[in-house]
Amino acid sequence: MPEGHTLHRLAGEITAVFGGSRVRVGSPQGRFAESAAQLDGALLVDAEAWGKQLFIRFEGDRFVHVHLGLYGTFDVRDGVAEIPLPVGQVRLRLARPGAYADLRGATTCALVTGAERAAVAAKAGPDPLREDADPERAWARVSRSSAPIGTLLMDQTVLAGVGNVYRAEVLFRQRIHPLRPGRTLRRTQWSAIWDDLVVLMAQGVRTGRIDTVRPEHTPEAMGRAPRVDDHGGEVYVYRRTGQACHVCGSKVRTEVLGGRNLFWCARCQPVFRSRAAR
DNA sequence: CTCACATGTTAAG
DNA sequence: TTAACCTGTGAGC
Repeated sequence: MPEGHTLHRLAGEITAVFGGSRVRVGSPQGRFAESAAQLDGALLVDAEAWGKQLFIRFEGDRFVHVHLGLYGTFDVRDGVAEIPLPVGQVRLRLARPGAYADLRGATTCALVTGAERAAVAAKAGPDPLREDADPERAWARVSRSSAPIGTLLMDQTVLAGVGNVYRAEVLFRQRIHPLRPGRTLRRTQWSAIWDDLVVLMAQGVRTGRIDTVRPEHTPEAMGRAPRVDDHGGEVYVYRRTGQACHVCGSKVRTEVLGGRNLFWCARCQPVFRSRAAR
């Protein structure tokens, strides 16, 4: 679930449901109990995401910093007749009459100051989902690095919010091999990657899922049966190891890079592209 | 039922 | 480079 689009979507939901309200704050599981007690009954101002980091702002320069990690979930429910008893390990619960939100399994859930929030944001690279993002900052890193573009896209200090699904899919869509060193990319290729991420991730925020397949490659257009992948959307290569590429039919490849699975199509994403192919 | 694995990150070795 | 952490899901027995 949690790539950048998930966090931006959550920020919007939390702001819409709790922004401007005094909220009950609790930690049924106990690990956030002390901080929750300090915030209980405070005014929740709004919530904001930067990459995969989520900050919930309370009155008095206080923020709850949340990072979902690999397994975390934050379920926001509005329009409920009654607030139910917590189910399972709920680290943080926000509640007001008619609405509640439960955080489970997060890597980070901490009460921080505005200065601490700013420090976290300062470490992060530009986020394609933020208006204030500057893609040149990321290009400055990419264009000077010998690291593979597949590694650079996942480095949250280079660019914030991209995870394994968006990495695999944007590189497929731009026909770039994941192991190509960053500094071998042309500027136009970087611009295309960035622009594509802006579009794909904004769509992810709207729909709550990751869909990357272009209209001309949809199941209908290609005469395939419609399908939805594990993460809830339709994709080209992510977790499709050994299956036929939706575009050329060759088998999707996989390899572990930096402890994460890489997926690509060797024919659609050649390491070197001939002049004729361009 | 048990086991492997996952859209992530940090810290230890 | 590897383990550890936190949880849910799906595959296999």
